[in-house]
Amino acid sequence: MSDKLTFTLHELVQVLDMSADSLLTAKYGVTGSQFVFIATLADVEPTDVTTLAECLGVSKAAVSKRVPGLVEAGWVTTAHDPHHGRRVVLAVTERGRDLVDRAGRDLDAQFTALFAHPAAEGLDPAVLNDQLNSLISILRQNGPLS
Amino acid sequence: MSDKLTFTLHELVQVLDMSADSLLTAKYGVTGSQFVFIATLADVEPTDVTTLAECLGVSKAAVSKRVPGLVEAGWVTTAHDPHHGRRVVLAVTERGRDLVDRAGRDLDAQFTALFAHPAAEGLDPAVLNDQLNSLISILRQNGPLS
DNA sequence: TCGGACATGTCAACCAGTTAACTTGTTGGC
DNA sequence: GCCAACAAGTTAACTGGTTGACATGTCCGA
Repeated sequence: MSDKLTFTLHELVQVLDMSADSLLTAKYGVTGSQFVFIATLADVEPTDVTTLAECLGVSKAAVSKRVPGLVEAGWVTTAHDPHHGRRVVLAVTERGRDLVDRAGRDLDAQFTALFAHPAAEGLDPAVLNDQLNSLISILRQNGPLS
Repeated sequence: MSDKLTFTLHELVQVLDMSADSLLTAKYGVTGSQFVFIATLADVEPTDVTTLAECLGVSKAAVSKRVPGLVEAGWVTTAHDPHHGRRVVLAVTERGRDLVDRAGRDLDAQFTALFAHPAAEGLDPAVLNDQLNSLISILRQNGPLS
């Protein structure tokens, strides 16, 4: 229960991630970061390593290294682009799409349930989202260093 | 500009961290994570590896591995507890305390300046902090998995 | 058409975290 | 007083991220 907003923000995302991670691990057999990878890919498939890396906000190398494991586990497929020798086309398997669908709904329900709690009285997720987005855009327009 | 609150939260802390990191690197010659380490230690010194690890929310091993580099860089000192052969007592150097003081004030000023921006109209950091702390406590009392 | 610039993916080396196993020191019950 | 249990720190093996160097493929302009 810090009084520093920056600390509170870090703490909240940590608790949020832990809670999502334990739900995903227990009920769906994937880690949180695997789920983010698969769900993000599902949103933009078919695509290549470079584009997915941008969507995930990580480097190409990071994506490149994680792909073999996810293919192995049956969540993702790779293919060669016939029109481009180097391009690797990534897609989600049927099982992966099903995971994203079911687990995504589950997470969403858990999350919106938070705001039904009496202690969240007067808290509107949409309003909060707008406020945080405002802060983000202020920070962004200030440049990396104001 | 996502409409998913969870995504927005992750985005905000990422932008926040980037901005703090570039300020710290440019003006003080430390990375963000080094600053967090030193500032946290400054808050509880003198202490040992185990306690600092708890304060930072990481494992003892993580702290143990980072200490030599910070000692080398002149931010931290180590000593042996005369009353306990294994215990390593960690403290911040004078230069470290000065860093925490000056950079801490700088970061704080930058952060509170955010809320002076016209786009942050009606946004009160204290209120926001309370709201986020409410969400944290709801999540915590729901247990790791509800 | 062909050569340079750019795009794409991978690799190596590194950093910072994890857990599990281990060494070493302290302490308390018998 | 001794031994078992515990506490403290380090190490090794792993994970997943980074940057920089590299090989290879595409494409455009002279």
